[in-house]
Amino acid sequence: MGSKYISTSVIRRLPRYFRFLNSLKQTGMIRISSSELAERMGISASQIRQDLNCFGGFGQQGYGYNIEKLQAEIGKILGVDRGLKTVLIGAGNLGQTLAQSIEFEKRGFNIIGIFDKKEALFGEVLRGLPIRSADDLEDFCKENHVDAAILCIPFKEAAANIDSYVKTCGIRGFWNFSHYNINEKYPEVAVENVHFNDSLMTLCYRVINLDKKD
Amino acid sequence: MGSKYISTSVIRRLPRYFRFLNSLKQTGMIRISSSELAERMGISASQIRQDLNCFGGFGQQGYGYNIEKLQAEIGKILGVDRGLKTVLIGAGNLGQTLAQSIEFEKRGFNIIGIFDKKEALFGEVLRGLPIRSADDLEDFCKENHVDAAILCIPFKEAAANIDSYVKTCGIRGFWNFSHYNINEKYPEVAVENVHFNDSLMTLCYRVINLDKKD
DNA sequence: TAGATTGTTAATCGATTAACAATC
DNA sequence: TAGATTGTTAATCGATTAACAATC
Repeated sequence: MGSKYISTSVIRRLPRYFRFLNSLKQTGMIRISSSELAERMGISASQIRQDLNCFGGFGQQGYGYNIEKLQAEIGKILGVDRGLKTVLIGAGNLGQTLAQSIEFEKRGFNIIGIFDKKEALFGEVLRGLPIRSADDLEDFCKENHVDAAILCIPFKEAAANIDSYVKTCGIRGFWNFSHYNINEKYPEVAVENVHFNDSLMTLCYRVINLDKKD
Repeated sequence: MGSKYISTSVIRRLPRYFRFLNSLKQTGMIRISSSELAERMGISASQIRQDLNCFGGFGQQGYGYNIEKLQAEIGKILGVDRGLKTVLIGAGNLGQTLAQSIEFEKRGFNIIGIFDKKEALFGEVLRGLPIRSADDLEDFCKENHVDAAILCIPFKEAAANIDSYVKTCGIRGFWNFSHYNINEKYPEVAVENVHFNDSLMTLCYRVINLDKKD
């Protein structure tokens, strides 16, 4: 099953469909056509049908798509109920904020351990979990199968520990806030980089070039 | 000046060039060829030369590019020293974390005001600035020209106040963490959306489909 | 059945890569 | 001058859009 290669462009649109379908569902709507969904999302109906047909025929000719069913299908494709076993590495400002404000369970992740190297934090409870010493991470990963990590540590920390994370801990997915380029050394793991700085600079460019928009 | 339209793909790569050139500069290197930079960044030399030539000829045949000069040029294009006057709207968990951990001045932004609607926060100092009442935002924007806003508020708050931000306050750029789709109603302003959930779901998909990577 | 809308193939558009003449 | 590498044009590739036959 599921052997066809799907382009990054398509995959990146899936969460957006998921989000729109969710809000439509909440309004009580039952069905929607690709053209109406396209209208609402500001994209083309062709694109929607092409995207969905990468994964199968979820619609019905003459009718459209059942909103609830379609959302469920996309959720299944994305794996939102997989509960991937995940550790948070780095419980500083950002790590704490993410731990507290994101509904990981609804996005396919299950946080099972939180680690930091700062002694003062050990034992503090976040999201119902105690902050542990980063020194215990390898042991923890040997005892618990860990799928993914949220990396809220500085560049240098990431660079120094990536071998341990990938090779010793066996972690295969990284939500990476560290700016360290993990895929350069380990192209085989899944990495989702979040570059706040890049995002900000892009915004700056756009603001100062608003005149040439569209 | 600067009238040519530049595609989003190109713009999004500029901060990355900026970042790489910065680290090269710090190693003491003086010059680099497009092919060596390409090698290091994992992209093609053609792409680098194409991208740079959207903005002008920054290199020299037979020599390559001067690292410091090129970085300065890209910084100028991105506007990293523009110091856009910016307000932070929403000083909860996320807002506070961003305020404390991001070097806005180095990315073209200058935070001049912080606002929240939660009374308990008023007067608290963040980044050397007092948290003010969201009720005072409009007045503040009339007294101070404000270019951009960092929106760390919930969807509903954003939906309820966007008219004020754009029309009354005259804000033209948004670093948007609210999930509210600003461009749908105001296509004329610059928006950089940060969707943590989408990013997470993409990662989940990738982890569970690692077998079909590459 | 007639109308609507999908699934899918073909056409277009844009972005990336390759090639090479210009030139330092 | 010869060698290297850019700037830029042409070729390729992939993604988006358009079209339409299939079918509910």
